[in-house]
Amino acid sequence: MSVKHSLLALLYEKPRHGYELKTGFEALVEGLWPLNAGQVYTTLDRLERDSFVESLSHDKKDRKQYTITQAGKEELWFWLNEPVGRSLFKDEFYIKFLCASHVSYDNKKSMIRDQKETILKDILHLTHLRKQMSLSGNDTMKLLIEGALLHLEADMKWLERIEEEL
Amino acid sequence: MSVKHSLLALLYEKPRHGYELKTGFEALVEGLWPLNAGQVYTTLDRLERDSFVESLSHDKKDRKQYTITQAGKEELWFWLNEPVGRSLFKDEFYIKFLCASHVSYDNKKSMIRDQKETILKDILHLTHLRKQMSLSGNDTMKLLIEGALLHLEADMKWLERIEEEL
DNA sequence: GAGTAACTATATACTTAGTATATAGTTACT
DNA sequence: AGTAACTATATACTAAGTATATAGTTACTC
Repeated sequence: MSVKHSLLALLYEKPRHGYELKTGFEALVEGLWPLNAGQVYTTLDRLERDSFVESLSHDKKDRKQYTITQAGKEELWFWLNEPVGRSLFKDEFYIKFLCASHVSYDNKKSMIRDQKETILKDILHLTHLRKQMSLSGNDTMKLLIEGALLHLEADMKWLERIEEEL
Repeated sequence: MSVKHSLLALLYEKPRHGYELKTGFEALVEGLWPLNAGQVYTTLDRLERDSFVESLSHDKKDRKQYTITQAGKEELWFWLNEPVGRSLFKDEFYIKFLCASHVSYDNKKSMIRDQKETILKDILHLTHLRKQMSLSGNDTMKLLIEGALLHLEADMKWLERIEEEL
């Protein structure tokens, strides 16, 4: 979904070949989003088809060098400026909970308990990661992690509330 | 993503034909997730291929009646019990913010402002919707909306924090 | 009652995103 | 010399979702 635009962002910095984009992407997200190499090449094909990138030259090792075009830059800027919309059902737990209510599922208590457990694990993981980012000086990632932690805390609060009301 | 399992949940209640599933789904989500009719039929094809549903009979109006199988019920239960994982980058704004930092994008202030604006609109919309659900007695949906509101409030808090740090 | 808009109903073509896998060259190490 | 890991690209495939075609029915309106 955002892989396409992330590749444009990486190419905005400098021209790169496919594999370099894969490693660059993974470095950008600190390895938290492993990217299938195949997806890079198919995405590049589409970006080239849409004239957002072009590959005019090959480097010494005969690897295609991709360059962002003016249209590609504009597409990137447009994407960056477009606020993201969050539908109620972007979070799968909500639709799951809705379905559980619909089929009068009697395991809702354990659903909530397990969900709380995974969230707690996520909180621990992210708290540890935040410390790492703090030490390595990756302030942007530290900010993102703090945002995600606020999300998880909101989730916990909500799950505790609905647990009571059950 | 969860359409497949939502259809199983609807069929768990009673057998239905394709269009009935479309309207049933939209009723379940209170029209907040408009479903492309075509997706219902292709999803049903896959569910049938995987033996999660079967269509043995047609009704008087010659519409295929789909029924959930035992395997389909088990798949539904499994899905309901599976906690959902939330990767850091499920939220597109985070990766967008990361890309903006990477390209030294100088419009981060306006990105944040616009994002706050959309969130504020979403909060207003959901607050109104919550009242509606409260009046119509849809308590489950009211709970979901309250969860989403907690999310949006966490988003606002975070955006205000990073706005200061910029 | 003719026309037409909206709704019911199903199907298919197409696109995107993502997964799995095949292939081959290079580096590093034992 | 062998082999494991890494670099590098490509292709086949699947799932999810969008767009669109088609046709019958209902409802309303002039």
